[in-house]
Amino acid sequence: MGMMGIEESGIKRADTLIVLDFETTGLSPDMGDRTIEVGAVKLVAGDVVERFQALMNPGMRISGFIESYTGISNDMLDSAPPCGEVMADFRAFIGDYNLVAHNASFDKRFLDAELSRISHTYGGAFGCSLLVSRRLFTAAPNHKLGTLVDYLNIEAKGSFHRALYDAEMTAKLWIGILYKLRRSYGIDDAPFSLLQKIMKTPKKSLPSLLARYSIEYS
DNA sequence: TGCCAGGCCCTCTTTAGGGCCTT
Repeated sequence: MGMMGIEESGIKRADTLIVLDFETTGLSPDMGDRTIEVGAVKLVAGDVVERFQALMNPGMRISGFIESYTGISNDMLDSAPPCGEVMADFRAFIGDYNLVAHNASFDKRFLDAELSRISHTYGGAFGCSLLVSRRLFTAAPNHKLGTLVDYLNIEAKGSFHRALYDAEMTAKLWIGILYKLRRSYGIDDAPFSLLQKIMKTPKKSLPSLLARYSIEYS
């Protein structure tokens, strides 16, 4: 999207989505790791219309690595509400909208684990900006969130590795993906279902998939 | 006590190994 902001990208009919990000005590909920912060934005027609951010107390001390990685300290979590309380509110926020995250398998595992602890479920499906970016931005130096934000010249003022900021950046990346589909393939306001297909399509088969959609949807 | 992930994707592949992403 060059120096263009998402407001000028012209995306108007995109699906309503929740773009989310978790900070956690580690990499694996199966190994006992918990969420310590959640951030999310609601995208309607490509615009952020609502935000959600909360720290939560995981009931354990976080490591020095996580403190320095996120900037979230044990002191900050001491006064935060417990995970279950925050996650119940977050469940209400996400409704049954479809969800997007960068490396969604990671955030999905934590969302599922935390909601399972409070006997909640959700109805949305996940889209992954990492899997799509690997297919569409093959010339990027790598596909870390920060690198892609820089690669697309997305305005970045804030701290990566905080949940709401990363969710905001992922939302801008998602809009950048929609813009790329329009600019390079003539696909206007690609539906979420197409992004899901792109996620799962082998790189080799992508040109024919996009060519077909270009004819059908534009 | 201390162990410490999982899924995708490429390739010197499929009877496997290793890098990339996420914290």
